[in-house]
Amino acid sequence: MYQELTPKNSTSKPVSKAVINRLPRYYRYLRDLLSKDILRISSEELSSLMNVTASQIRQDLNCFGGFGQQGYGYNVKYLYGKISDILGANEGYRAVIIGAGNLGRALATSSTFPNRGVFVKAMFDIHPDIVGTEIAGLHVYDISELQKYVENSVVDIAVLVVPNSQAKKVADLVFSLGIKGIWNFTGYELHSVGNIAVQNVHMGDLLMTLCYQVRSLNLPESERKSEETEE
Amino acid sequence: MYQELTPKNSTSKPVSKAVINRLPRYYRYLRDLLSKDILRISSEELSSLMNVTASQIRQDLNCFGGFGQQGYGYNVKYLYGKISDILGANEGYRAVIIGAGNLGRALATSSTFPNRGVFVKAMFDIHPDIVGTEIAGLHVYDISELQKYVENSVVDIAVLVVPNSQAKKVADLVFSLGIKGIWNFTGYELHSVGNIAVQNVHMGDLLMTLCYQVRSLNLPESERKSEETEE
DNA sequence: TAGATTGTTAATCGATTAACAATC
DNA sequence: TAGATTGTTAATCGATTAACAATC
Repeated sequence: MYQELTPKNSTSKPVSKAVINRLPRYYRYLRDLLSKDILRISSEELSSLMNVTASQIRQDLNCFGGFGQQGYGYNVKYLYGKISDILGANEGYRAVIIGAGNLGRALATSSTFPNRGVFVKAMFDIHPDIVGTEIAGLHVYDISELQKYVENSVVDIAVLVVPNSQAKKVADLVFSLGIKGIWNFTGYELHSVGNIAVQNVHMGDLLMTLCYQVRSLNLPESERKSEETEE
Repeated sequence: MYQELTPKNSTSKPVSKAVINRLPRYYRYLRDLLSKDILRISSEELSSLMNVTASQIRQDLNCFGGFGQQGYGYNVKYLYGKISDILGANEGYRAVIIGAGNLGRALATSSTFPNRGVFVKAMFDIHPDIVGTEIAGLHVYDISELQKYVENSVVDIAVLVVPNSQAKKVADLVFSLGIKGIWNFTGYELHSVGNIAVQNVHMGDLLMTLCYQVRSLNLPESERKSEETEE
């Protein structure tokens, strides 16, 4: 009914960061289509849904192989599966959340992780009154138990939601334990050295780009320097 | 000691999104330098701190005017002030947080807003047991009071942290009240139409790009398609 | 077969880097 | 003045869009 995955050969060019950043958005839209029992979609239809060009969609997908069929379009379920595979949503990655403050709790409670196929297994903190409790069904361990925990369980991702003052110390610990993925919400910017994946999230940076846009709206037309505010 | 701001004339090209997204990072680094009492910095020095090219720094800054001085470099305090101005950090923008769930509370409590010069003035929710309480010193109003609140107080930014099921309804309300900036954390993607600034944050999208990177690390060298994982 | 739509190449556009003249 | 470093132009690189032949 539709062609088999024809993986690009391994000597092909690396995929750009720009493309990879767009993949989760395809993932979301495809899941939405799936939930509406839409079985097929053309790049043209998807492009109007997502506000991007059909050409970009086809280019993006073809970085990873031919997922569509001429004259038909894309099978939504098949494409969703392929993108899930590319993003590792079917790998069952396991995460721990380090820091049981407000943001740590919010993340632990949210559907962010299950929605993307990541399992949160435990939380860690230093406060004696929090350690030993449960948050969203997760046991909160003392940070001193992290090493033992990592030795006994697979931990693919550490989520850093500790105060800035603790960030460097905790990051060094996480590095030393060989955890390969770090989702860093602290203000202390981490650099990915060696065989490690780091994703720094500065919420304030995002807020400020919004402020810039708001300011641009308020400026008289003649003083505007920004492009369209569309995200 | 250093030259006055020479604003580019208003017919100059619009500033690209790429540049604007980098401005908050300059803001952070400059503030950090300031806190360390570093008075001047060259693009070369800053570039090695930030892991970008000196050329890019100079190009970025020159989109907004000549902030440096030949032979000297940049006055940190002056440059910080200029970037603050560009980003609207000195505008004293006022925000309300809509949704007093875990993420709403986390944002209300965090230093994200004060760190970037934004004032959170109030929270809104629908749950009777939360409405009327205080969170992080902020009164929680019933969402039905939003209109009256907006009519009596300046609200530049609405932070949307409500369940997905409520997102569209609340977004429509916020639009109708004329609030110009929306920081949207719901899964319901908003499009900026007309004179409105929207910033959609999909935490899960960020998580998935991290998963992609982790997966790339685990893949045998021959199957890798990604570029460097550096954020 | 005819129509539709992909996969892919080529053209365009934009962003980054390099280089250097201007100048503090 | 000599040295340093910006501001800015030109060159390079990469990403997006357009176009169309391949093909389902």
